[in-house]
Amino acid sequence: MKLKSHSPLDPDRMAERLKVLAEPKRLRILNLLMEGVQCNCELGDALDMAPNLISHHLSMLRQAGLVEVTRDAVDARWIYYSINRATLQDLNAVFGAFFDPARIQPRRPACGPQGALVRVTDISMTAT
Amino acid sequence: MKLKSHSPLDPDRMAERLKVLAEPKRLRILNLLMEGVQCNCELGDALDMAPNLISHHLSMLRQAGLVEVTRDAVDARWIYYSINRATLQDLNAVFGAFFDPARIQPRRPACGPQGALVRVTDISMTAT
DNA sequence: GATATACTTCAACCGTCGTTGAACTACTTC
DNA sequence: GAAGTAGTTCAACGACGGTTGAAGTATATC
Repeated sequence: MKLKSHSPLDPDRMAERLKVLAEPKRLRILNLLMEGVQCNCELGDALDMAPNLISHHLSMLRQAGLVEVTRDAVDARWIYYSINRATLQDLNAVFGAFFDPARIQPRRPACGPQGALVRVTDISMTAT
Repeated sequence: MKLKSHSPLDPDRMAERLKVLAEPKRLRILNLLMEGVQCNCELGDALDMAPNLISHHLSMLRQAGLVEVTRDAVDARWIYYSINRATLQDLNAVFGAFFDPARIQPRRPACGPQGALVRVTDISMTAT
């Protein structure tokens, strides 16, 4: 039994992680945070998005552990966001392991005539 | 202007790529294909999914360039699927570049009092 | 040609999720 | 304490996409 169900390489967990990232505006926010931008208002200006929408996406990134929250000690109304480097490293490692080309095994069919193969360019059956 | 809109690291393109992967059953299919399984029927048996559903997910993976199609030369009813190693390598490289922890820049706020920071554990304002 | 097989395409259903505007909370300043 | 600011939460809308069953296509066998 290849410990699979609770491994970080489990497809369900992997998909869960990827769903958070598979969103253009969240990626833009991550991009800006990596560049050092940090408050909600500046993110909103840079991305032309409403503050509540920024807030929503940030909360998802926070739930995923990708983003951390910090308050300003001088004026606590300001909240700063930053990338969680450890989570990012972990994500990178897990992704690299899952989609590692070295994992690709040679063809091992268990059904069909298993004869020679013919490359198909168009699946929609061009042959008339 | 940092060539951004058409770079492989463009958030929109990145999200597009990730959307295809952010799906548990597609990841399971990819997993099996990497292990060498190749025909629709065996995928269906292994994943307990209807053939048309397998077909649908495979077509998305194919559109993303991740999966290639091959017909059996002996009995052309059988269609075999395999991972496109080049696309997988490219994906891995692009992902690694986008989510590279080394990209994280130091804090560079353009608004707020920019005072000292206080770590916040719970955003829901625990202070009463 | 008729039947069977392997797979795809189509149409429809339905839950999920990004988006929006309004209300709410936390904090500071006057 | 009243007003203002930074940000969050709530409720509702609407579109995208995974799922399903039925119909369709390509190929092989009888």
